[in-house]
Amino acid sequence: MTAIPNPQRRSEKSHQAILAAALGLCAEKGYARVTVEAIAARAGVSKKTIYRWWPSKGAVLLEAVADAVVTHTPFPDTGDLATDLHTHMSGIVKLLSSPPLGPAYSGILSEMGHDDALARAVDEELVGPRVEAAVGRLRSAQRQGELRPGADLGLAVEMLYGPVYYRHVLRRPPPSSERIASLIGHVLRSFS
Amino acid sequence: MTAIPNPQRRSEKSHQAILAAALGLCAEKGYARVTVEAIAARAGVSKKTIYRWWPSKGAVLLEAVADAVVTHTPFPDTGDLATDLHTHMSGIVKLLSSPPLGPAYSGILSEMGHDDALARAVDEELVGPRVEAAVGRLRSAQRQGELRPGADLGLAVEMLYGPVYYRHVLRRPPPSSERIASLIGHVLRSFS
Amino acid sequence: MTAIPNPQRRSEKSHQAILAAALGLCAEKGYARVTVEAIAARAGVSKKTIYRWWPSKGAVLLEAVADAVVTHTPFPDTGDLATDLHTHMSGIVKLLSSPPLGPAYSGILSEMGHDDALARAVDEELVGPRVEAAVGRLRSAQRQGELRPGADLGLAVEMLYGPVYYRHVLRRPPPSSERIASLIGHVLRSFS
Amino acid sequence: MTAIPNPQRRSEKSHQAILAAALGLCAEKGYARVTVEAIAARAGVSKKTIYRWWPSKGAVLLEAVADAVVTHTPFPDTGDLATDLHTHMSGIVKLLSSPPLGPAYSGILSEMGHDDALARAVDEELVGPRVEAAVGRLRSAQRQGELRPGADLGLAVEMLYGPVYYRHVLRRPPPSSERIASLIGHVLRSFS
DNA sequence: TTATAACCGAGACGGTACGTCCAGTCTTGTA
DNA sequence: TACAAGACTGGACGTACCGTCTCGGTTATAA
Repeated sequence: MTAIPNPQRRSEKSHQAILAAALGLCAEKGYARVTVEAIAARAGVSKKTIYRWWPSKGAVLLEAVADAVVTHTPFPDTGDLATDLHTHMSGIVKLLSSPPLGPAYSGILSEMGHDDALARAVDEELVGPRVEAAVGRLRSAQRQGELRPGADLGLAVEMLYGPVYYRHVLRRPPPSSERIASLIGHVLRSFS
Repeated sequence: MTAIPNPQRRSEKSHQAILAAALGLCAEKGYARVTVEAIAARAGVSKKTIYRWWPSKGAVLLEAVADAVVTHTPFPDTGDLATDLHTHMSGIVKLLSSPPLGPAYSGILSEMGHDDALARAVDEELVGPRVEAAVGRLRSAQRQGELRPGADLGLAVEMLYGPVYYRHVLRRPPPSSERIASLIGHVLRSFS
Repeated sequence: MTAIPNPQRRSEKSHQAILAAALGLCAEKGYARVTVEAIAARAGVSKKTIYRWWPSKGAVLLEAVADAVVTHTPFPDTGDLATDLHTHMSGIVKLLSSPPLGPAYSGILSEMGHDDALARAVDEELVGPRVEAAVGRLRSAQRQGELRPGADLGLAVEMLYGPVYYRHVLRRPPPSSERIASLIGHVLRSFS
Repeated sequence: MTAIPNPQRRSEKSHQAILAAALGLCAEKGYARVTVEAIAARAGVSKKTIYRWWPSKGAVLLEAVADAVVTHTPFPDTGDLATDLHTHMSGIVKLLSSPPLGPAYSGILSEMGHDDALARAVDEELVGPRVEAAVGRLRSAQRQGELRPGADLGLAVEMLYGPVYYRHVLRRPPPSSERIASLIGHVLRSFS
């Protein structure tokens, strides 16, 4: 039986120090060379304290990254769909390609491959909500006749995000603003 | 001074045993739990021999996977572009979702995130050629008027591959045959 | 910066298990074939734990042997110098020629040749005190007129121990009780 | 069946290069850090060639050292026993304490502890003859009445050599010329 | 206002794997 | 067939982290 710690008594100071240390190490040495040992040392914290609150180093970085991701990938609704999509996707691209959040997020994506719990967490806390927001934005455009009724909006979202992640996992240069615009143009055309 | 071993004197028996052991272990335990130590033990080979010929476990699996990838993702030219694309992309999807090659390839993609040499090797030996083949196929279609002149075929390829890799890295279920067909339909429509 | 571990938190169970395993292996396989790896395995201990508390396998065996050496080479003062010396030297000879302590001690002597720290430790913890005890015993005899005033007692001790170590390093049979007695006789005669 | 190589076809050039390389490495890095690998590399010789002609690195160094030892520890017979002994023993002390032969000889002595064949070889080729020469010299002195008839000359030799080896194995400073003289004085007194 | 339970730092522990080194054997091609 | 060159299996090295587990010491509710 794993005793569940009481979150109310959690030391907020340690909490923040751990997140900061994790992000800092990730920026300096790259995700793969971040270790729980090093995070603990830099944060002036016991390893036990890390393991008490997170299941893995990926989870630590996920929390460290999560808020930043949300604030960096806003999804406005200005009424102009193409512009809104461009704003959002540019945020994603920028996030994926700039330290310290970029490498951290990359590492998390990698770790999902052999950590189911992490994969689930990412899906629930990060990707899912973003996808739903995107689908929502497309649906509102659909209602206004900008997109064909009956169009598979989930597929549309994947066609938008897909090429970005594709370039990312294959370590190709991130798409330029123009390329993003062109991508959006093609997708919207094929769905309208 | 890194002494370069003489490839002519390489033991082909050990070579093959290592590749087989690596693939086998990957299928059984998953990429993350494959270790150089275990590969050496199963192949009846000394660790030194592995380190002599490959820089990392990822490189071993890359070689083990490379040929199979090529044979599993053929790119036919039957004259029917949509069908040819479907054949090719189904191959990719199947590869990514079936052992032993699937997990191995997944692991390699992950490892690219923190191993530049591996990333380069994958690009040169696996992805690059496949992308070029795809672009070539699209170009021939373009010449025959199936695709708009001046269309950015590189973007088209990314729009095809992108959603597949997207689902893969986010660990969503691989796209069904119908979804692949739908995706191809949208892309071709937007480029014609 | 070599972090110094806290001796208070040392696991006495592991400590003893390591010493026992080291002595056992030494008796079974001979000093040269004792490895840190094997000690760790037999003691059910991690290698790190050994390296945390000892700098080398020689140091482990030194500790394992040290107490035993002291108890096996007593230096009585019965009033009869020749007898006391015989008691003491017989102990040394017996120690050097009987497992498990004999081979262990031999190995340590060998290793001193290429391990300065070990050499120092042996001198301080084992040989030095024994030599001083011997010198002390001789001095008390000197005071009682058994040995010539002004005699170089250090040389006397070396003349006693020397032939024993000589036979040992050259792997000659250990001196018999009679030979020891004869040796003592000669030395005492030359110093009285 | 281990094919016995034909000594007539042996390459004298390689033979000498190996001995020279072995001694050189021993002087530079110390016995313990000499490896067959390094000897082969420096001598421009294949490891196989070394293993063909010698059973161990100790044997190589033994051969490299043997001649030198004989020439450095002459045993003259000038008629003055004490002087002759002093000449001989000073040679031994000097040999044990000066590179490159000193460390090499030390190493060989160490290795005897876990290499029976080497121990036998040292005894037969190096120590035995020297001891016999010493006994011979003492016997001639005995005949001339300098030593007591019936004295155990073997013991006498051990009492001379012993303290020297004692200091050596315990890594104490080598005895000074005066100390050697004093030692010889005591031994001769006790045997006359 | 204690006391008592928790979290906390520190870090030792059993382990697994790392990447390196060398031993000693085996193979290939040259002289 | 002796040799140089060097690839091979095997095994130990000493290190780095893993995740678990005490230890005292400090807090912060609940008696």
